[in-house]
Amino acid sequence: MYIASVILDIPTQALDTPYSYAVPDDMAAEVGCAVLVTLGGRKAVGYIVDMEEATPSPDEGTDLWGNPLTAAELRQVEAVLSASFFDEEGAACAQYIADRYVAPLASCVRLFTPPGAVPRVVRGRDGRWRLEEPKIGQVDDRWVTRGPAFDAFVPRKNAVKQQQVLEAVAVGDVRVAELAAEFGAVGGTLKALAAKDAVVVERRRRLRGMGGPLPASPAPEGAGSASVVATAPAPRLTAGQEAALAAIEAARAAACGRVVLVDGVTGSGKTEVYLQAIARTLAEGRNAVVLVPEISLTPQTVARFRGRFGDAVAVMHSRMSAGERYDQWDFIGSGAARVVVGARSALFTPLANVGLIVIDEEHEGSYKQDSAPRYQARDVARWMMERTGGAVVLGSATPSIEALYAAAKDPLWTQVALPERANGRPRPPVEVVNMAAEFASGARSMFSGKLTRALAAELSAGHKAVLLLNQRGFAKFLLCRDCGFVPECPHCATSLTYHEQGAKLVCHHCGHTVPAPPTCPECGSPYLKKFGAGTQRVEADLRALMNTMPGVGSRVPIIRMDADTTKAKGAHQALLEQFGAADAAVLLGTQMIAKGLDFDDVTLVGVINADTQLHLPDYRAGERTFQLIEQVAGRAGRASLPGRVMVQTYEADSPAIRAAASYDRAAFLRTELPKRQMLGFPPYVRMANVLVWGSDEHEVATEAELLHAQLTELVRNEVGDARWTVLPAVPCVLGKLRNTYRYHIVVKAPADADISAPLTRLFRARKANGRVSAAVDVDPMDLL
DNA sequence: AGCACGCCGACT
DNA sequence: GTCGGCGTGCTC
Repeated sequence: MYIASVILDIPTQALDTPYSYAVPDDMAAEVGCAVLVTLGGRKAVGYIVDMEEATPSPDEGTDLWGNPLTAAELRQVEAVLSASFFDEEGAACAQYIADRYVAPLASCVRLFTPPGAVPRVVRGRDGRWRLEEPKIGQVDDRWVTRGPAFDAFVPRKNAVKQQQVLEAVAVGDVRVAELAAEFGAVGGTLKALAAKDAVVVERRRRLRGMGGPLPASPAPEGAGSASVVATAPAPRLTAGQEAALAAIEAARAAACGRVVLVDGVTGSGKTEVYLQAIARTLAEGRNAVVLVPEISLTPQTVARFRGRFGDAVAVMHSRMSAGERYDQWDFIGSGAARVVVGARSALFTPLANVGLIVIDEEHEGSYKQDSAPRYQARDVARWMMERTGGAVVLGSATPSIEALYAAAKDPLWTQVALPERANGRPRPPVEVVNMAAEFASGARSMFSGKLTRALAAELSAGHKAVLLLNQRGFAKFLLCRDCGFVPECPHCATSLTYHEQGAKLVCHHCGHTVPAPPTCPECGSPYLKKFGAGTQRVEADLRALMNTMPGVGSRVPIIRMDADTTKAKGAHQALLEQFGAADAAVLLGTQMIAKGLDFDDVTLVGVINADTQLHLPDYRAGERTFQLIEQVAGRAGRASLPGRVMVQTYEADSPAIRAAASYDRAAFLRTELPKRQMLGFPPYVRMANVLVWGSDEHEVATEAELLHAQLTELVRNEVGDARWTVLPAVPCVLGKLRNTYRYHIVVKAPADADISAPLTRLFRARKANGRVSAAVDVDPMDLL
């Protein structure tokens, strides 16, 4: 008899310790299986995280009086609902994430299950508990292949359909559905052909998400198989790339979770380094995971890895359908996949024996999950590689300050630089255009004289330009010049953005839309001015400006790329293709154009207003601005043509902008690091952001005050370290979002402190408040 | 999260 | 005297 430790799939702090159930001897249960159990008077789904043989003196749980329960007294697992999704190591990882990020253990275990594949317990209309079958499952196709008598078989002269089918099968295996689409009903034909052994009809599992059918042969079993076919030869490496690869090899050889930070300028060939490091990992029989930010997970990215590792590459990200993810999950679980490329969730697939985790664009915010469990993929990857004796590679052209700091201080970290672009070209010069001076000299356009002249010169020469603007819509907001009224979102306490298209006011947080009022709703004044420029407005002005340029005119397209024009599926791709195909063109867009796009003939990159990030009330504002300029500058002059970069700003003296313009990261760090140290921000302290939210502002404020008092007492009495601080409970900068009021309390601890354990204790003991929710964000990306 | 057990007000 | 309000507390 075995005893299973089960985590119930009920994400509450109060229920997230394992419960013990007896496993009947004839039941095939193992760690990682979803099971059906009874809890109190109801049924629940849970996941087995541990299995132990029942012993005479078990410590698997205690009864009402504190006595250990024996196997005979335990309730039994009622049914096994799935195959195993994870092993003991996965269970340990879930526990680590729950502890470190003060998250419900059930939500951490769920990371390891493909969404939609696990049955749920629901109560039926008769009030009884019922198991709801998963909506997602495998899909089979019927395939037609040559039979043993294929070559010998000659159809009768008038058997047209048989002839057609045989011709199709002669080319290669085909799906019955395809034949039916082409030739109409083929059921009878196939039956006749199969009866004569001319063809064989068989069911084959469809693997969604592979971008093409898999080979018919069953996937080879186990790691180290010969399934990795190098379909594209590896190019020769530069000296810098060789050095980076050597550092990764050393980290892999140490097999203790070492981290290599590859600090490579845009176009320095980081991906080739990853590819070769992965190839060596695979050659040793170990497997690899590659994480990329959600937005750069394009078909091209995947093609790059498939081109090198063929069908051994699995893909996993949130934009895939549940069915595709389910199939990729099984494909990985079968052992046939050797490399998983995906967004942060790709850490939790059943890929065995991982020896290398590559995290590209390491500084990206999307590696931190913004709902529970709020984990940071970089840190989870490091924990995993420490446990399994692998290595982590972090790549970025603009490493995060945390990574740079760790690389400098932590002996387990190595930093390697790839300062040279692979094409040998210098990075484009960055020119800072002081918009305050432009304004003082009477210019009112959002395009400075310098940027206008540069645009005219490059476009008339048949080159391309990229312009970055951080504000979508037409104008940032409306303001009444008589009474100062600014229309705000009724649900979010932020100003509404004016959209020229349809003359609407739109909330960029919740999507709330109202027609723009013709006059001030407060005082009736007709003088409602549109303040600040969004992408729509800039597009209109730019169009007018370009139409007057000699040699440019209206035939040069402007491609606008923002959240509004990329809403439709595939729109992102279509716009980029349009830009790539044009001779001269301008790509005008928000943030999303700053990374990843590679066009050889872009010779001018302009940042319309570099200040928008700088004034965000967040401690990372300077770092973000510096990174944005460095990233966007990398888009210019990648091929034979030299590039140039123009940054328009009202704060030409800001250290972040000056340092970025001279590519001088050291200078930026010299001003930024002392500031962080003095004000008590990472990497000098660790932070936890305790969020409190609910629909009633007064209740939220009261609960936040209560939590603040409890946190203060916790720090004083239980931690007893004067270096810890609990900041007062205050409304968040985004104080109201989607009709929810938000308060927060920031807790700061020394950089080496375990900030989670005391918070976990408090949150486990805290009794749930039905109307006000609270959650902890450990190592938050921002404090908004 | 759900459901029991439990201790005080209005009903047959 | 019973039915039932939903306030704490437990669930392997």
